[in-house]
Amino acid sequence: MASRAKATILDIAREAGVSKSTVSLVLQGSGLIRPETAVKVRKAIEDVGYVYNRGAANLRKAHSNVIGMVINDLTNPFFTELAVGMERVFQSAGIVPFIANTAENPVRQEEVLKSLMEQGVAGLIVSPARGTTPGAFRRIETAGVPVVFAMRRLPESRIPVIAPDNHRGAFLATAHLIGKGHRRLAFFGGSSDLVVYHERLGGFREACATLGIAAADTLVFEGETSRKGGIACLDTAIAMAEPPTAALCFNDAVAFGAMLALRKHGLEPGADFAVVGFDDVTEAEHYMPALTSVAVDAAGLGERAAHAMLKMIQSRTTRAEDHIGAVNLVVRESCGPARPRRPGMGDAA
Amino acid sequence: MASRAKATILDIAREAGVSKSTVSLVLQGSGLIRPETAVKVRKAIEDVGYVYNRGAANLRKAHSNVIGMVINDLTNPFFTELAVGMERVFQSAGIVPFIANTAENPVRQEEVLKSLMEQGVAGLIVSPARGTTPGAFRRIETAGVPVVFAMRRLPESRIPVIAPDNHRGAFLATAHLIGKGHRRLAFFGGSSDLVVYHERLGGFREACATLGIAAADTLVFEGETSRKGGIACLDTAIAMAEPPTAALCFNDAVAFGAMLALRKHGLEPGADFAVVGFDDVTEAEHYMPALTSVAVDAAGLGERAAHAMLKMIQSRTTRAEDHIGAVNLVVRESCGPARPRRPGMGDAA
DNA sequence: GCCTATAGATGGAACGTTCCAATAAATCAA
DNA sequence: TTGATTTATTGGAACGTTCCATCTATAGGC
Repeated sequence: MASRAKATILDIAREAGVSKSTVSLVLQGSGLIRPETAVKVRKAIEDVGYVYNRGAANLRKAHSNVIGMVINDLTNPFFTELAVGMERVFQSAGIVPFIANTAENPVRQEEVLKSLMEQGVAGLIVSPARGTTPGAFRRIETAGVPVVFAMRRLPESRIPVIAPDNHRGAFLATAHLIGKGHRRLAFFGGSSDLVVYHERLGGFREACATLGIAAADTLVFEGETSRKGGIACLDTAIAMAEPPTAALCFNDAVAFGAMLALRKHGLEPGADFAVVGFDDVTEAEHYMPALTSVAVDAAGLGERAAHAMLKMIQSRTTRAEDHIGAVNLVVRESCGPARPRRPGMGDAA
Repeated sequence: MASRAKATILDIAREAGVSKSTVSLVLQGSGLIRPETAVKVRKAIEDVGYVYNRGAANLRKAHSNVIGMVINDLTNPFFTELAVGMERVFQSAGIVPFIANTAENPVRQEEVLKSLMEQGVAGLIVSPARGTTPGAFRRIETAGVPVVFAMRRLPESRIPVIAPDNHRGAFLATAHLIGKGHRRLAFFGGSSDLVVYHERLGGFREACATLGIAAADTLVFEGETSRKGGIACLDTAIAMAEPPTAALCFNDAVAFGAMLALRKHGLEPGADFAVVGFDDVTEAEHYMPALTSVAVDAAGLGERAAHAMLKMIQSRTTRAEDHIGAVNLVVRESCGPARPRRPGMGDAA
């Protein structure tokens, strides 16, 4: 049933009664061969159950058509949206990207990158794992393989970045909260080893400062970027002598966690405590109450990153311009009713 | 900055003053070379910025260490859990699996499989796209590459399958609904071109039949396996002259949709209409109301599939035993209070 | 001192492609 | 008819590895 030793281009040549060169030409769709010959060859290919050996070809050609997408957390719908966006453009370019997950683990990331490089990828789109060391991409850069960072950046790297405007998003969200009358605000979740964290926290702080919130009234709670982290942040916040009345969360998962915890404490998200998320995953819209969140268009950024990569490969350069994607605040129900509250402590029902 | 032509094993040899054979031996950690020589070689490797060319090596060796995981929908957390489970075991086996997404599109799947085969994968774990044609894997089978199906199976294929016990899961869920006093039941979502669909529907029907629900009182609504599909199913069901009072949903996404639609109609999930999901994604637990669902342990099945694949590769066979994973019903709030209702129409509050 | 083992290192062929240069056959211009 | 041009096809070298068979020392046994 299974033909033993796998067929090569020479087997096809023998079968079709032509030379290996002719078969090779047919394989790459050259117009140089007579149509009848091509038909004959294609039939032979079918008959012997041939499968093209791209490794052998790359040995000669030196440019592969595989692109690696390295994702830090496939479990987070935000990043799968990013991946899906990238895939969309690669697909229409006739390229099959390979996705590898690093599970937010720098060591794993190292392995993954090594493996991808050994496979001879033409390019790499990476959302780096938390705690990636500055030198992690040095070897890849010296190898001349184009890399673009998506969503996240590294502290002092020259690698092009496609990411949302985190600072502005956080500013917008915080301004919204303040506009609702809140005067004591928290920032929930995230950890300081991520550049994104500083960007978002920076926006939060700037909004507080420019809109007249005293530094003493802006509270920051680091924590896991997950539901669990959100729960923990809210629990410790609510236990304070003078608890905040609203929180900007590092991402939607944290926001969901915070809302869960609010209910646990007998408080109603929106009415008793305002929460806004970041990323606007699809779930945000369907949650109860629907989550107000900063939309970043992950899929769009993915497409953008893929296009940048394609262009880099084509023009055989390793440089490209950064792109900071527009964000916008999607107002739903998790910050209470539409009309602004009266100035004051603002936590009355 | 970037060293031009990429370094090969010969460059290392020259640098270290040894032969290419020696370098090769060092690379594969052979004990045949003198330690001091090995050190010298390893230094040269570092110095020239060498990256191993697996393609060239495979040309000679004929067994690669890449495994392809082909997923039908990366957007569905259920399948990413599966992927993460597989990854876990491959990682500890020192293998980096490449994930490819087919977006539930058989044509795309064809491309993806072709690409993976050309790359010379050692094995393939596939959750086939809806509408996959029976012959889609013939070529791969004749090439002798081991394949395992995860979660889904094809109608009449000899390829080993790792999947949950869909029939039993549906039976359990339906029995639960009937035990709650419901007498007119619906099955929401899914389409008949999926084997899973028939398995789950079969369990539903068997439970109805054996527990005394008339065929006229078991309603089936096909539909998309998404929130949108769930909304559509509920909308048409509720518009009937004699609507059902409970529904088993093809999966959790459909269940979320149905609950959303219930609220839209002013009905409260759980109290006014019972819904149970399938798959028990993490979101189910946190939903309002928390969703009663059939837990299938996607990650566990992924691990199982990965182990099966590893074993197949090791024993160079293309056959393995099917594995039907245990399921269990996780009862939460979406079917109303714990005590059984009075027999009767059962839709009174 | 000679023969045999052994440890360590090596040259060369092979793997399955691509692509250049060369060839053969057919067509055209004169 | 002849030479030039075009159209189809082809052999061979190269790509970067692995691995077998071979080679050279050095050590050991006598």
